[in-house]
Amino acid sequence: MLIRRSSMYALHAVAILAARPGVYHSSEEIRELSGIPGNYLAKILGHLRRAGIVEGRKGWGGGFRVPEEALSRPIRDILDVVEGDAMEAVDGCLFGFPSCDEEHPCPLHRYWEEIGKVYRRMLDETTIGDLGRFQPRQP
Amino acid sequence: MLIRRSSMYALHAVAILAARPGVYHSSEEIRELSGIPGNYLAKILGHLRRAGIVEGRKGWGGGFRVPEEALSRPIRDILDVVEGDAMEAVDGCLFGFPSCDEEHPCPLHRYWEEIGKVYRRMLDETTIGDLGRFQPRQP
DNA sequence: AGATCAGGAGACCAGCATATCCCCTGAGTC
DNA sequence: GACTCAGGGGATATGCTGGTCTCCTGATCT
Repeated sequence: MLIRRSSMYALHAVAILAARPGVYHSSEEIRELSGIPGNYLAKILGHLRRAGIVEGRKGWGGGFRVPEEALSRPIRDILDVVEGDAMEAVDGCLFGFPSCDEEHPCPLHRYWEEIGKVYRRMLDETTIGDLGRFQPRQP
Repeated sequence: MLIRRSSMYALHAVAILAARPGVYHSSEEIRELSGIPGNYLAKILGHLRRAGIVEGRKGWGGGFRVPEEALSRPIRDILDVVEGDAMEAVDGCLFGFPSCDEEHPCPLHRYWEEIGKVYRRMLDETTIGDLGRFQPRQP
């Protein structure tokens, strides 16, 4: 898989929050909608909070929310939180050849380069707001 | 990473063998050319051998080789050995939404689909012979 | 036949990602 | 102020992947 399972979780959780920006959702609520294991989800949300992507509030009526201002951020920001650097998943030669470049491409270079481009576009063109607009609302 | 490190190793090792089809190379020789940890390499070559991609021979003058007939096989065969099913790395929704399809695409669906297509083409269009034609012969 | 070379096969180990548990803290309600 | 709700944070399992080690088997050379 190109991204970690944790990243899938992070994207999914933020998608749920972004469907109602500014509204607090308990992690329990997110767990029910997403099926992500509860305690692990809490940990991921904690990372997202420290990165400023979501906000947390304790106590009655609390939970997590994504503030309006965050809606325009690209989802690359989400992946960077979990993966460290999202793009490193896709750079470098598939063989590990240090000498592989445009002038001396390995047999997979063109394909891999193309995959990297689409991947980068996916991360940069898609915003958190876009995630919120899609709601499977799984029954 | 889209593929495992083991798959990188497998591709690299086969590339070295395919540069001189039919000729036996000791795993020690491959280790020197590739930098893959020796014992682990031996294990991977064993898997490739059981899958019929390379041939092994014991004793003096022995080693591994890729037979002429194997040169036309797609590299998908190599990845399938290590990954189980190479394409499963790239199918399914990035969110894990079971409901995500052409009619109800998630926000990343188009990108991910495109990546899958290029990936599939890479595996099917590239042959073991192609790998052999590229030799970095790192100094 | 005996030495040596090189693969074959299995147990074993380490690090990381995933997942779980428990206790603490702060914000509300009554 | 007492109670409860929900996040915060750290310690602790678990499983997989990558990597190491050891011993065995078969082929060739002398």
